[in-house]
Amino acid sequence: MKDIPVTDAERLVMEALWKSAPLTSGEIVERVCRSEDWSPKTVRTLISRLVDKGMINRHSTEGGYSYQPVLDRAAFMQGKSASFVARMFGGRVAPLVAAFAESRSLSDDDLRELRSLVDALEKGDGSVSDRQDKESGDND
Amino acid sequence: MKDIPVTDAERLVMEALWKSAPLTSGEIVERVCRSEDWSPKTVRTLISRLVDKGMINRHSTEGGYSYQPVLDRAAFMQGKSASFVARMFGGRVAPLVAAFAESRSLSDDDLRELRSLVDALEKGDGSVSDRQDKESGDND
DNA sequence: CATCATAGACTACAATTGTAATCCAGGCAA
DNA sequence: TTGCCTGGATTACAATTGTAGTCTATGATG
Repeated sequence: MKDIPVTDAERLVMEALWKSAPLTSGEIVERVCRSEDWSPKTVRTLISRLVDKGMINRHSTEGGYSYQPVLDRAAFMQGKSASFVARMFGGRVAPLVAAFAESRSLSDDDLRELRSLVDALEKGDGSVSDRQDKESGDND
Repeated sequence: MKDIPVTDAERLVMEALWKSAPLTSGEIVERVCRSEDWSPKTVRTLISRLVDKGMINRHSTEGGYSYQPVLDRAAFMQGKSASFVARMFGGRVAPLVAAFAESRSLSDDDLRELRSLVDALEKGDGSVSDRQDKESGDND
């Protein structure tokens, strides 16, 4: 279980690629800069750091490189969450949910969603879906 | 939501103080170095950074300073969790739990615990008690 | 053709973090 | 007394991160 070495800023590049991939660097810049007030240079730096870290792949196409994420968003979130929960709560989610509840950050909607999640899990008790790819890492 | 500016290494000092406070720096060093292979110097550095950050208080006593945490452990965990969930999941816990479930990191025990948590929460009980997390020794 | 904007490679640079070491004052063992 | 150990203050230093900038080759444009 190695950690996912993607920082917060880099994650925004990943988000762009999760919405649509592959993209050229220009397209990534365009998309990311819609929401972040960054220089295109900054986005390019993030892209190349992600390539270095092996978190996105690059392939040559006519007129430049195209990039696409190595992990899908679900796997990424799983990895990040697992490592956070491991560090902070010894690997168990329930205490985190409890903490949320105590701080009244749990809306009725959340609660309903949690309930149906738990219901589903108790039934199927295996996987609610079909992923596997596990990895971890984070900060915070 | 204010960020809690405590790093992973610093958190281990907090853990010592959550177990018993106030403590002198010597006592903190002694406790922290039981589990971490750090130089006493390192622990002292962490202590003083925590003081600078306002995360622990220092008061003079005969024979030196004593330290104690500003936030209790529950508040700390809430803050850290809230900011993590905000960044990664737009503030909603359910997706995190779902991610956990999908990665099969959710044991039967966890599920049972979640179930009773949800039950309790649905009873309208604003505060659920469920304390027993763990202190992670090493960083992943 | 001359120029100019762009992509990609490399470089920059401060703040934060992990992990100490140095320097100094005071108390304690020899 | 003298010299060591401890605690606190200050300093160190590399890696990571956020946020760019420079240099260069190249294709688009006037």
